[in-house]
Amino acid sequence: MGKPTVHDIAKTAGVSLATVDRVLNARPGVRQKTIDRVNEAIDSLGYIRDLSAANLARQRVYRFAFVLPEGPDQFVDTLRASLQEAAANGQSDRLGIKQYRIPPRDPHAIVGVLQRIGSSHYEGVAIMAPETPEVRDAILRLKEQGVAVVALVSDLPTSGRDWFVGTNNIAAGRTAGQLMGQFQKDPNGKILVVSSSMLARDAIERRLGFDKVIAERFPDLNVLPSLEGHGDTERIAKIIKRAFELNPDISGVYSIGSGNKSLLEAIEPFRIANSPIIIGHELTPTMRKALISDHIDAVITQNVGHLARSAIRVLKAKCDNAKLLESQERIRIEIVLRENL
Amino acid sequence: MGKPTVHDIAKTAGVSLATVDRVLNARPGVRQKTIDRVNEAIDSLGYIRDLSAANLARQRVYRFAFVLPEGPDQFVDTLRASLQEAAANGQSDRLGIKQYRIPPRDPHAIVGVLQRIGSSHYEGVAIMAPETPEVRDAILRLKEQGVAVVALVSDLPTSGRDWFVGTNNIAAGRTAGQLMGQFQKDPNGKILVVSSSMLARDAIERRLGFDKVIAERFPDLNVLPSLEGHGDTERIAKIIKRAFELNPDISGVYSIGSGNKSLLEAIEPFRIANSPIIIGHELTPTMRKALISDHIDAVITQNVGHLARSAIRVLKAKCDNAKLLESQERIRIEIVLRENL
DNA sequence: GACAAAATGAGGTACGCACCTCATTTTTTG
DNA sequence: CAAAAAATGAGGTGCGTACCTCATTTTGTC
Repeated sequence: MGKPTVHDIAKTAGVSLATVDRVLNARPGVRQKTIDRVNEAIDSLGYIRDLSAANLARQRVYRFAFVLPEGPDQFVDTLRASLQEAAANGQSDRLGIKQYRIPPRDPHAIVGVLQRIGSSHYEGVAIMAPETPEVRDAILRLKEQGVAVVALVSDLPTSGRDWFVGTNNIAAGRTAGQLMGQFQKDPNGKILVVSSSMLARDAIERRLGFDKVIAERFPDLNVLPSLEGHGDTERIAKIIKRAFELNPDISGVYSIGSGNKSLLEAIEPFRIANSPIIIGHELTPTMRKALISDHIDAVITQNVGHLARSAIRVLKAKCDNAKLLESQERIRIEIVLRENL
Repeated sequence: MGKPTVHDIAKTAGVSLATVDRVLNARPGVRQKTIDRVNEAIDSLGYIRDLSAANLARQRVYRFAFVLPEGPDQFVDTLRASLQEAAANGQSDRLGIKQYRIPPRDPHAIVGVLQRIGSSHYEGVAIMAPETPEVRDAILRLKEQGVAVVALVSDLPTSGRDWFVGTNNIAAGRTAGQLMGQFQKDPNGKILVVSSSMLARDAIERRLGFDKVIAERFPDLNVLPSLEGHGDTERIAKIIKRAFELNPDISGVYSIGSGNKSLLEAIEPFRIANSPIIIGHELTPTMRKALISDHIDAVITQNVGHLARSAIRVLKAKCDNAKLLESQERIRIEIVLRENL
């Protein structure tokens, strides 16, 4: 015999199809005793609801909202593109995905968007935003409405989100530190750290991990106090220039956040003399080019395609309240060199 | 209006449902002219067959056979486990997966298994086996029967397989070489290469890539002729001992294939004096432990979970002859350090 | 024990598609 | 032009589930 169906449940539980249906879909008007009987039949038979048939019957569409920061950012752009791709490929998967843009530094505006989403009957929301009390509360309200919520890229641990899709930034920073340490020829080298992340939390955590590994395993390296670029090309150029002039013996540069293009350009004049080891984050088109042309030694990154698909899978699983294959959803901290691009 | 259905096609093409069905399922008895009319309607409407409904209607089960080498091998074991997991999670995905074991060095036996599979009405087969003329021919015969075939881990390019799920081993070797080079403190270090892969092709390609990168980018390093362990613990211990005695200044060890456990044990006595950089392949439990305990510096690997799921997705796509999202199916060459485990 | 309220059963329709049969129309062929 | 062959239409059934209605039975209450 094939897979058990609702009919089999009805038969072995000694009830009618209607009652089985009431139990399966948590409809009211069934005595607890009957509910138990049906449930017993269900797991004695090993019944598994045929999701595709169920979704067909109810003409289901998974309505998900993706909330990502606006503004020029290659990482977010590629993430958006991956989402687009996944969504397009998924018109066959009953997916209805809409992207929203938020100004990353304006909690009030973010809350506004989340409220609009809350009143638009979405089943799931994925959010990439810095953690502020306002945002946290807005997410709590979404959750109260029964919306599945995942944090994307940057975690929102206190918001009660159902899941976090992204990497552990401390570990990412540690990985960068380990590579930086092992790539150094001079055990007493000076390392320049340049920060300018949009999501403050990420930068802080990476820095933390980086410093910790250096202290633990490469105690002779000299990590300079970090410079803040704030995404301003000219400013970056200036501070880099000053840093190299003050420390002609810089042997490593760690770029914690975005703004890599400006940074790489600013370093260029000093590369030949110092040939410092350069390590950064996120495999954007800029970084890809820099790897190929040997302008950078390693990029620590997360697979944006995986991020997008994982977020969708997780939201779906939460909606169906199905178990998810956690090993598939763990986003790896990838190390990319010129050779394994 | 919602998504177009077969009814819409029938209406706009001015034919009956039966004819639409005949065209959609390539049944005989339709004039070319009518076929064209229906197809025009299909793409003018942007119709996409609802696969889950179709599969429901035909009670479809995707029957796939996975052919993997037998014998003690942690990599294959974890791959088998991942498959198991994917298959279990996929009883809801209409998957019927069966695993076969083959003696890796016996082409005749492999062909036997493939023939049995050929007469068992599988829709798809994934094969991890060394490329020999016999195997190639057996695969060609499978293809002739209309079975979808993917090569797993080790490519079978001349066999006419539909797809290769795995990494480029030359690039993997290059990655190992690049890391080895950059991790070296002494630009004139001596590098020991130990080989013992079950699938000869992989080892050769990795070696090729490794040597090429060293020659191109670290020309002062001295790569010693490779040692062959053949998976024999005692033999490995002996040759490692001799190598270190002959070359007390070995500063790097590259393990190309399997048999890592024996190798690591054999190196142990020389680690403290030489502290060579050690790099190997495949993140097996042994390698994981070795990373954590600092007995090895880096592992080049491929995500076995991804391998298993990708193979399944690709086979499915081939059966449905659907387009596949290539970016999702490209298996990355992963670099694993202690910090990004 | 009568009555209201709650629980259950019986059966239908729909989702989008596959697959089948048989009648009818159109085309081909000699 | 008639007969044979090919093409098409009409209509039904089933896949496994959701959701609905209305009748019937069971339960609890005073």
